[in-house]
Amino acid sequence: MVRKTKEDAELTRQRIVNAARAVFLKRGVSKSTMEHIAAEANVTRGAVYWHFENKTDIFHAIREQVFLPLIDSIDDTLAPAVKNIENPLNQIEASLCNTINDLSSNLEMRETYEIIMIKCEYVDEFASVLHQMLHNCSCIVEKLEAAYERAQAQDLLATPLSPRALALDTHLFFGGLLHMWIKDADGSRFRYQAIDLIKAHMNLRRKQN
Amino acid sequence: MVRKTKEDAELTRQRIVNAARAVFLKRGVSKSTMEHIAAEANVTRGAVYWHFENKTDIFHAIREQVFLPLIDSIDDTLAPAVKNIENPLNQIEASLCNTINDLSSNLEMRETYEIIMIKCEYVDEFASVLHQMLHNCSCIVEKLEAAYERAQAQDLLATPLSPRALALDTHLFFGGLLHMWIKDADGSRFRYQAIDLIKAHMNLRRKQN
DNA sequence: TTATATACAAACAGGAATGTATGTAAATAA
DNA sequence: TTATTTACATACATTCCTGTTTGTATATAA
Repeated sequence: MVRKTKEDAELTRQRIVNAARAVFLKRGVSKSTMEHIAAEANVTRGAVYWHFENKTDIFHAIREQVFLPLIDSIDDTLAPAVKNIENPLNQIEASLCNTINDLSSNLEMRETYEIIMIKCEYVDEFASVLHQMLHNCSCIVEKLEAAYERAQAQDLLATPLSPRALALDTHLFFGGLLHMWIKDADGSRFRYQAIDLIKAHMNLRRKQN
Repeated sequence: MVRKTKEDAELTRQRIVNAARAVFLKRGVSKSTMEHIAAEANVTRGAVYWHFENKTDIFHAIREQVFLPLIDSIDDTLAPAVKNIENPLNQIEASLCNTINDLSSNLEMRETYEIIMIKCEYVDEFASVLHQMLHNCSCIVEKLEAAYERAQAQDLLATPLSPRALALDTHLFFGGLLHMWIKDADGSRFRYQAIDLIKAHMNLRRKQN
């Protein structure tokens, strides 16, 4: 049994990626071996080395499958509304809630996040991943800041704080929330109140009238 | 050269702990070997195995050296003031700022945090560390909630949000801040504005009068 | 139709890393 | 003073993982 069609090969590749996700999640990235991954995917290491250069390569494949769509999604929901001038605070709230809902409904995404946050050591070649993530953070903060600026212009804010300060506060809050959400795997502490926490966070800066 | 006095032995133990911190920081916990640590400490693996059962054991030693004092420090600053009824919001702000200042001035602490947050995979025996950390979080949230309750009783709050919601928001904010502070090692994004971010966060809930 | 490249499996070679077992000189107890 | 620990260093045995190489049946291109 060898030489599958291109479609078969692509399927094998996906099996390997999925297997790697499961293995990384269970054993952590460092302690996962090519053999573990191959076994989980029901292939030999030969197949794995055919599709990927090494473990890091697989890690990036897993990461990109989830992260690139996510960034897009955030960009979309936070983008300045063109036609209808939607409440920017609602936009921010919706964007944060969307991410949480995505995590809730998408197992792959949840597992990938867990790997990235608590099953991976950011040294050597993985250090660049950290930098990339920090860069993404900067972009998101900018989007948030722009949204808060629009909110300020529309006199929706209950605080004299600068849009930048608000954006950073929201970003740090959400970063913390994501970490807790992931770490709290059994859901006893944070998982089921995440949406409420986001709403409370946003209400804190909504002007009442 | 063998059989040192008890003081010498304790000194060796400390050298090993310090060496391990440096090695963990550089290579990540998983890829650090007993040989790496021994070499960094200028001893042989024999010495390391004499003082510690295994790598996990060393990890716990590093962790406890920094974490136990920290928990105490937070407990102290957040405790309800006995004699002088200090402004609880100031207490919270001071507690958060203290932690950041500790991190700034204490290299060991900073490195230990970095190891715990981004140089360690929480699987197998390390999973329990996560649970312990979550438990500590719960305790801190309770302390924060109590402080916000006092603030509410003194009519210091600018928001109708519950003390619990405020406590969680602050906790998640600070968790996010710590992560960013550590990840942003070159200090370009968060490190040098952390104190300002904390003040902004607290100002958001201070009643103006 | 033939040649070649593809998609793997299987075998090979090598270095590490772990834990343990053993050795030993000096500190300490008796 | 002698016996016994102590605080290591050294040597050993074993397991594991990696990357590469080789083999091969079959798509696919020409």
